[in-house]
Amino acid sequence: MARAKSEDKRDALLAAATRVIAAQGLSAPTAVIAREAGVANGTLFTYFETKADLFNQLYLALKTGMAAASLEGIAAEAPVREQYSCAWSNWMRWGTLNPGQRRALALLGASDDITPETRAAADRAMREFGGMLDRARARGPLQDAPMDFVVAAVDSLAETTMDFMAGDPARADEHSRSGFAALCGMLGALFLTSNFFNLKND
Amino acid sequence: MARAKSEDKRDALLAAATRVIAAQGLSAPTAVIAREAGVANGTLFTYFETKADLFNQLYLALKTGMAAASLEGIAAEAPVREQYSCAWSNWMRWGTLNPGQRRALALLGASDDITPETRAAADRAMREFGGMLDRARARGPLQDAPMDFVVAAVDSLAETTMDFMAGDPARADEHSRSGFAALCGMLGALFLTSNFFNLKND
Amino acid sequence: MARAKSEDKRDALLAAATRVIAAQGLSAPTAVIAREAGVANGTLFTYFETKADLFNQLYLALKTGMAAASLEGIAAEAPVREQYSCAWSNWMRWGTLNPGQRRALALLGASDDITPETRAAADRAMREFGGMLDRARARGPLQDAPMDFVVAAVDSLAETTMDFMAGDPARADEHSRSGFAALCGMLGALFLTSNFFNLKND
Amino acid sequence: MARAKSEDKRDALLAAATRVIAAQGLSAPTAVIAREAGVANGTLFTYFETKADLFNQLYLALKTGMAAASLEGIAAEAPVREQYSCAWSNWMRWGTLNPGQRRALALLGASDDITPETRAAADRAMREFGGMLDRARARGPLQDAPMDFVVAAVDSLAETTMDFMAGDPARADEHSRSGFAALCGMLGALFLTSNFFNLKND
DNA sequence: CATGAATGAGCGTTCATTCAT
DNA sequence: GATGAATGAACGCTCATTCAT
Repeated sequence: MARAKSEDKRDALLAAATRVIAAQGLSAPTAVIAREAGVANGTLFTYFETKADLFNQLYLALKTGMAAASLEGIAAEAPVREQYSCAWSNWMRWGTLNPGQRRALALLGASDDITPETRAAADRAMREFGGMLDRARARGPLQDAPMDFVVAAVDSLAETTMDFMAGDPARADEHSRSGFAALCGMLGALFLTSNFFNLKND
Repeated sequence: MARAKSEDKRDALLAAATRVIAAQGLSAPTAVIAREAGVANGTLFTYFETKADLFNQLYLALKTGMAAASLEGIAAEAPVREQYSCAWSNWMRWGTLNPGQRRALALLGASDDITPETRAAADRAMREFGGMLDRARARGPLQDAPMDFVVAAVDSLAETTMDFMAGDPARADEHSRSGFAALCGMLGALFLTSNFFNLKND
Repeated sequence: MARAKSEDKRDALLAAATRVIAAQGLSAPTAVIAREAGVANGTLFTYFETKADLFNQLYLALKTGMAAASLEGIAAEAPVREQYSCAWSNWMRWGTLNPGQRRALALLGASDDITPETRAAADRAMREFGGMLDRARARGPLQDAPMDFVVAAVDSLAETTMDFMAGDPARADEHSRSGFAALCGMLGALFLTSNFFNLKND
Repeated sequence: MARAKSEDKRDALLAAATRVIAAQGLSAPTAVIAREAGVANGTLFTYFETKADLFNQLYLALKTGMAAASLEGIAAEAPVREQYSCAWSNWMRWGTLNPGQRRALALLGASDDITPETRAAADRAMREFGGMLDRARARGPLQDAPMDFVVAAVDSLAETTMDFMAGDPARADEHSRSGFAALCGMLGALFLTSNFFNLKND
């Protein structure tokens, strides 16, 4: 299992699973996922011990990918305000461009099959946000909350925002701005809000 | 008429479904739900046409119950600040006392079986919050966002908060306060925060 | 059972069963038959002990009705040739006017649920044809065959003919004549054939 | 390829289905058929998509087999009279030796599950009789009837005859001769009758 | 390792029949 | 007698997983 012959096939299976789960839900047969990946029925099980194993690895991969996409191109030396608006718009763009990944991630996140260990690992991927958030919330409402809580709250707000963007594409930008405003309010970084809008208005 | 369809049995089935779904997930067999409700296998289907129908009715009932619990005992003539803290603590108490309902609701919410109509009806139950929220956000970050968005954002924040309360019961109160603080920041009703804490500290 | 309260209801159930079986086959639920008859679910079982019992009684009723319809208006003192053509056209008319009864009868006849006793009773209803046939076959190919055999052969020929008439209504008359011709040939009553055709051609 | 789909297994399933249907009727569980064929429950569905599909393929196979058995060993250059008596006795022998196939075929033929396409294909197998019949009926009662009609009439007469042979084995030969006599009369090939009897009487 | 046929436990739903009202 | 809710056995079909090739 650990190192199966072809990394390509593993990736193809994960990608296929994402597509199929987005389309059919978690009850999608493994046989369909395998066919979509262009491999045989049984081959799936040389790359993933069980369907639940596939789900766990996929969940981790998707969440990691989401986090990476959000942090992409953020310069550590840039002003905080810029880091924030950049990360948020990265995140929202990821959600817009990858609706299937979003849907699969949401379904997987609600599944019994995802183990606490996997969830913890996924949270670790999100924790990179932590440092960034830490600076901003310093004097805000969440100044005393555990970092995990802050990350989770931000994550859920982002999800909600992306849901509205996906459901109402014509006003996607507007929803994105609302979400960002809520984020800033939540973190107490109200100054960021105005900057963000100023940026947009220039 | 012979035996009339019994409201009791319907309720027993919904309650049983909640328990079983919380314990086993959405793939819980209908036979188990029926047994847990103390009725025969087939009886479930005289009250609910299909498993999906049961799910939809349960989702609506749970969400409605959650909303009702949160709004219980809120005096319309009380000061806004009091209304808010009361609603939030109602909500958190509901989540603490009904972890099974929370879990079932979360699973159902992610299910394909819940129709858009059911979701819309459930949202309507939540919209009563709308009026309350409307006043508070007047000059805050979400002043321009659609009410649905505000409700959804608040809902997801509450969920996140309850997750932390459930996962770390020793610090449940602390998490509840963090969540409320985030809420107030999000709505821009920062003054509420201090009041809330003052209330608690008195 | 034997003498249930209302003969009307029994008839309604038999008629409903005929319609429903013709439309849905023998696997039609008893509940549907009852609804179609305008009575409740359980009422059916005060008139018929089991579904199989209903089937048996219906089979007998339909076959008896078919035989009666075929013999209707046949004058014992009329010439044999006339008796024959009259019976055959009665029979074919019955099939044309009662496609549902025909279909139900065919389905029932192939069913395991019809007991040998019922089949025997139904054959008895057909045996009235016997006397009529006896005279005609006197010197024909079937002169030595048992009367039951003759009746069964004629019956199956009639069924086949009605199948073709039903499947190809535009040529129904033509098929009816072909069937009658085959009948006459089978019985050796060839003279009847010509008479029959002459009758038509006049 | 892994194990290739085995023709043996398909045949075993068809044979098992024939036996089980003959014994229990069309409502025989697929699980019983599979067990009888010596394969697992689910294996049946790798060879036949649905139970109805199994039924259709079985119907076609049985009818084709019946037609083939009837035409076996018939020399095209033999005198027509011989062809006829040979085919008829082949047919009757098939019915005698394969009562299960006969019963299954009768049940299947009355089933809703058999599609018009399947029936048409089965009729095609019977149509080989057509050519043979065509010559004999030339100047008989059915000279103007469509060939399909003739085939159906002959088929139903054969069925009736076999029913009597099966129900009264002691007089099977006698019934067979009666049936053949009726056939000849129906086709108008009366000369064949006497020949047939002469043949037998020699 | 790849393949896909084989396996058989499992589930949603149906429906004949019963029986409380 | 009439009603229709209650019952629970039964069945077709699916699908994760195994394993012969």
